[in-house]
Amino acid sequence: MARRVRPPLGPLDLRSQAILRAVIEEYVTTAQPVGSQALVDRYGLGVSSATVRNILAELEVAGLLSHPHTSAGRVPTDSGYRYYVESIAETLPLPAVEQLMIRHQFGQVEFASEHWFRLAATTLAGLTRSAGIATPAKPSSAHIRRVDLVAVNERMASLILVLREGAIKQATVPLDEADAIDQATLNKVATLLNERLTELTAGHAAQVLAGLGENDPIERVARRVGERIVRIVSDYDAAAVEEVFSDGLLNVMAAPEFAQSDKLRQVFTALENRAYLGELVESVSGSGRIHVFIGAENHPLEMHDVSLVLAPYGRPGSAIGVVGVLGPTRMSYGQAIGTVRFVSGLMNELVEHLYA
Amino acid sequence: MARRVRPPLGPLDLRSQAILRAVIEEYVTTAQPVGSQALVDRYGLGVSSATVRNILAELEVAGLLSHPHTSAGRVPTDSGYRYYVESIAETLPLPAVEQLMIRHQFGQVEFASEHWFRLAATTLAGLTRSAGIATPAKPSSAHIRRVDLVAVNERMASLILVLREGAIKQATVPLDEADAIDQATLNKVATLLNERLTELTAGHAAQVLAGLGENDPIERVARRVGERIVRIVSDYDAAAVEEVFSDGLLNVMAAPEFAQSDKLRQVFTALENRAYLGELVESVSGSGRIHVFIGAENHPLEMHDVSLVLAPYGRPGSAIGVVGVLGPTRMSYGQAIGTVRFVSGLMNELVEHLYA
DNA sequence: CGTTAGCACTCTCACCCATCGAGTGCTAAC
DNA sequence: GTTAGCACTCGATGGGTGAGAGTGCTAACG
Repeated sequence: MARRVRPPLGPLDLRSQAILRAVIEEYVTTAQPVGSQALVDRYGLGVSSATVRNILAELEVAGLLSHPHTSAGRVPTDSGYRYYVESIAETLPLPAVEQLMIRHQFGQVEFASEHWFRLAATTLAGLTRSAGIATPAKPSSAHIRRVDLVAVNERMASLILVLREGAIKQATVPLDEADAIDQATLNKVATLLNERLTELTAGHAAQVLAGLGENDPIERVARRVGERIVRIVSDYDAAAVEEVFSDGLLNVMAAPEFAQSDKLRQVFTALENRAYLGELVESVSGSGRIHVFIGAENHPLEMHDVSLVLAPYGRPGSAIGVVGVLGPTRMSYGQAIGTVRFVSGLMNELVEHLYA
Repeated sequence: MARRVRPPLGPLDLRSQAILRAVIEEYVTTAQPVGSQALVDRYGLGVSSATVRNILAELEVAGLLSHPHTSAGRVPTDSGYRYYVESIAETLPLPAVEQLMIRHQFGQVEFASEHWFRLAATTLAGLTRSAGIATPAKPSSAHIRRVDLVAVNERMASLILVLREGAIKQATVPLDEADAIDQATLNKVATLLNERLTELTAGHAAQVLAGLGENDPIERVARRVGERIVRIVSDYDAAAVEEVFSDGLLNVMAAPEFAQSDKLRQVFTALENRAYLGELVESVSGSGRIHVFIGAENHPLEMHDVSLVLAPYGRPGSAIGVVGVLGPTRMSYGQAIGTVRFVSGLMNELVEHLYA
């Protein structure tokens, strides 16, 4: 079990590459260790099984393949998959028919980022038959777009806060008994807040609020509500990941390597760890590329048997989210990468369209 | 495998009850078939194992226990659990310390029903070490409380719709090019809609909209937006269950009867079936009582190995939701019922408080 | 008549062992 | 450098066996 990713020791010659590729693709479909005979039978390699055996042995000392036991076939190591992903695999673009179908699905659903990222996860899950993962596009610092207040009763108002980035937040704000609250008052407060706070970040909003008086009842209530708004927005800014939506974990459960459920349970629990997810999203959002994390390359021990294919989407600097796929290390990377690429591209378009 | 619940054939005498109880409680903790010797050892029954055997045999012909094979101990049948739940089990009220802790947790979270039902599911999962399930409190017919419009760009407005029952809906409404849309116009439209539609149901709102003219640009846009609002509200009314939130399915996964993951996967898939969930929620919301569905009493085949303990909460006639627990049939019904009772009671209080 | 001791019987589970076969690694020939 | 041949390894499979748990029956007991 090589924990550390070792750089491929010199480029492999073409034949070795072809054989590594064959082993991986065979193993991905059968989930069984691959023997030399099976390779010459099913892939036209033009050499005998003995030759293949020699090469398999070389690939093994290079750390790209391993051996469950002496008399079993070969299985790719994490490094083997890594080499495959970087130098061999062809990313399979999604068939045009499916592209169309998916665009159609996104068209059907509400025109709102809220729904999109969920749909993205579901779509990815369906297409790759693995688990789909998606986070909403979250800005590094959000801007207030709109404030609305609804009277719940005399001492409580329901606050609805819309952010420029599309998120909607709700909160109930308790108010002083002294202020007789009715909907008319709240309307005035909301108007005031909308005039003063629109397009501001939490920091700027706090400054503006400081300028409000304490005597005028409208301003007093506005101040109270405004403070709550600032708190909500800064909490939102502070959270590295607002929410992670995943779908199709059942698909992964069906894989033979997770037949005895315990491993998968650990994966589930690791996925509930906010800190880890935040770190992950962080590392992906930086560049615009697709990131692949294979087996032990994932830091948490529980994730050592699964791989992630993740891509950022959104507008750099204003709102970034992540979509991707989680599957067993034995996954079809070419297909996964192609699918994730398409979906993240689509999400880019949609977000762009929403902002333009 | 008795599919049909057979009514206990005449009341069991006290000793038989005690033994049935012992079998069930032992089986619930050990997950192993229970033998006559184990019963006399661990429960002070005051009789010999031979006598216990006789009674076990009687309970078996009554259909309350069964036999995996000749030389194994007894295991409760669904009917056995049913009898236990109805005539023997004592519902364990939640310890006062935990009650306090939970109330505290609900106090911490945002004062909004949106968060509560999720927290309820999480809490139930934690307390019972099974899966917690909760749906938001949903009205049979919703009332419009507040409409808000935000300009996205010149041809698109973002609509935020608050319902009296607490739900918030968002949608993006495309508008005619003819109407020059800016935030000022939208504010007027929103004011108009708020004046006319507040506290109306979908049906009434549609009538009011019909009265709007086509000439005034404000009214024209209002009509357009209003139609969308009506559609959203009636869709919301039509959906039997808006959303089902579940947490802690991992807990159930840990149970030995689900060691080989396949059964549980089926449960997962059954839970994704909206129609079934709707039916379930429907059947529970009627009465104010706690409902227990044991094993094969659940209609879908996939649910034959699990039990549900569900309770409605909310205000009858205005907004009803469901909270509960899903676990293996071999679950601690007394504890589950007590916990669900407490949480549903708490939810009742909270909703009441919100409306009062 | 209900209760109990005793006992034969049944069935699963764990273990052992032999067999089988897939697949390797090595060697020697091409 | 490639290949045929072959001994070897090791997991998987399946039958056989003994131990143990638990039952169900019978006969004796109070």
